[in-house]
Amino acid sequence: MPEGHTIHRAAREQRRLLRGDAMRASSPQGRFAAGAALVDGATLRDVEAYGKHLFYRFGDGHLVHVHLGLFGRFRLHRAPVPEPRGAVRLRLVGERGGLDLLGPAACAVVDADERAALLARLGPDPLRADADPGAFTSRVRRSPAPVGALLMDQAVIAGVGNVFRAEALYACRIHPGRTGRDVSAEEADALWATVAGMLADGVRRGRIVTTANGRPWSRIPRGERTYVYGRETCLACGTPVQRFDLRGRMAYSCPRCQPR
DNA sequence: AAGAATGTTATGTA
DNA sequence: CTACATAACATTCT
Repeated sequence: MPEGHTIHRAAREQRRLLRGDAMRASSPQGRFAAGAALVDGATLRDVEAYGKHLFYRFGDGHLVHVHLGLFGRFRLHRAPVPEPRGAVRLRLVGERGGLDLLGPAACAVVDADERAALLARLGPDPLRADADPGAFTSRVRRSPAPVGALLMDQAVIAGVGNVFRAEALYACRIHPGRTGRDVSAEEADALWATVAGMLADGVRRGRIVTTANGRPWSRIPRGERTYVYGRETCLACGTPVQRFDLRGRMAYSCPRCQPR
């Protein structure tokens, strides 16, 4: 579930919930790291998203860092909010409803310095107005690493995961194994714009569909929502999709649409 | 019911 | 020092 768009969408929904509804925190499992007691019952003031990271600011001054990792998800409830089911690490409840955070890789109270250190490690996030595309382009073009690895490197660009890596490179006709150095400035710019568009689309839809062309995603059969990601053959041309391990994650590409 | 899956980080090795 | 591989950790679904 978690790529950058998921995080921004969650932040947006949660901000919307916040409006006119005081959300109070609790940690049903009592596994809420060191600051549990301090945050329990605190009122949520704001939710910030950066790349795949979320920061919750509470009225009592506490800041909670959340990272969904591979398995983390949010469950939204309308009031009355049911008993917690599963490993609920953080629960936020208001008058109209609430939400549970399950299985996150990180859910901990942090201070301003820790937040700053976390953000300092991240590259520009295309979903943020303050993002600098030039930083991405120059970093890519200086690197001898495969562009497929660079796209997943959160220090190079924040928010891209395995699906967007595969689909953005496909859309730009760039083979994931090409080195950053080998990517032209035009290609790098196009890659940024493509990722930005795909992430924004993901926020709007709440899912990743790179083949929709404006059609409702629900009318697109499962397995036809990406061109190469998770597929045996390229959706566009039918050529068998190449799969290979890139820095421990499976990369996908069409040898015909994305020649070396 | 084993295994895969939209991640990150720490650590070991070349 | 850097790059890369590996393991560990989180949970749900098929």
